[in-house]
Amino acid sequence: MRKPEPSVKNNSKLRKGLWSPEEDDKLMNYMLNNGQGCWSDVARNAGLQRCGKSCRLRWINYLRPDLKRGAFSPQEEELIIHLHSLLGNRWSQIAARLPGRTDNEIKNFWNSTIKKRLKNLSSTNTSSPNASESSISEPKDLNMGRFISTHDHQKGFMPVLNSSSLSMQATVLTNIIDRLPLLEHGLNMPAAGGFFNVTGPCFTESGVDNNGFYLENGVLGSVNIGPEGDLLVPSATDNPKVEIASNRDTNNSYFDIINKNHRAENNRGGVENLFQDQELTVGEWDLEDLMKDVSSFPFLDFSS
DNA sequence: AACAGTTGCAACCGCACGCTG
DNA sequence: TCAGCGTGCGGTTGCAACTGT
Repeated sequence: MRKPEPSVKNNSKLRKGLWSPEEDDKLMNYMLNNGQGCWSDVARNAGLQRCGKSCRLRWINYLRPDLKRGAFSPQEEELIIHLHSLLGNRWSQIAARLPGRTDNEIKNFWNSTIKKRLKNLSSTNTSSPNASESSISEPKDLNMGRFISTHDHQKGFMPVLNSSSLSMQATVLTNIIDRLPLLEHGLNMPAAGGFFNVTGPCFTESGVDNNGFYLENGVLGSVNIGPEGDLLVPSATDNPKVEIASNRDTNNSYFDIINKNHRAENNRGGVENLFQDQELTVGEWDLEDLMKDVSSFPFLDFSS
């Protein structure tokens, strides 16, 4: 690896480049004794000639005691691939579901290893009639697990809900994401603890009136399935669970958006005009592939 | 052994967002 | 309302280590 660089930024005494063992010791000792505070204070008080940002990065990506070092296990790898198919390049969201792994680590792993593998795989698959059987897929290239998303991806995402499989797709997403541990926020487990049963091509509830539903901005909501398999999405204000679980802004509740648009869809028929005023990018969700894919996870048990 | 090409990953950069005064 | 600051995120860069010729 690179040797620590003694470089000093022009007009500044702040060091850049690799961290020396001494700097690591200083930061580690300070963090263990004082805990996390204002990062610029950390840099100053720990006697480091680094900017706070650099200290934060070093701590989060390297020094944190709970970090898992070493290669990714096949299970982690598979989980990353599937989370990426659901979340895209939201590395922090993916990292939040992988204990001891950082977003930077996962991002590097993806860009260096998985991306390459996917590329090789897709090039070999083009000549194979069973290309879709691969457990590895990338939404961008292979058309799987795509979502409606806002252009500003910080604002969130929703699964694409077409008119015929609106509730099914939302249900599948709920099942998938709810069963992945969300380490950062701890909001992933549905309060009611219930999941849908899978009975053939449709989904029914298992005696539970709602299920946790994740949004990318950390909001936990719920979905109900109506008597005809239609999706009934309460607004955040109607649903105390949303309010309890939310630790971020819910002003632009997607449940409200879905409700509104679902109603609009019923009135107009078709989904072409949905989300129009949200500047959304519309994709499709290959449900069959997704179901086939997620079934390979032992912890994604759809039968309960 | 020497060199060139490739890989893996630590760290930087720029941007966006939230908070505060 | 706005500017300043701190923080977090995703994209990118740079280089040591590795591999192939």
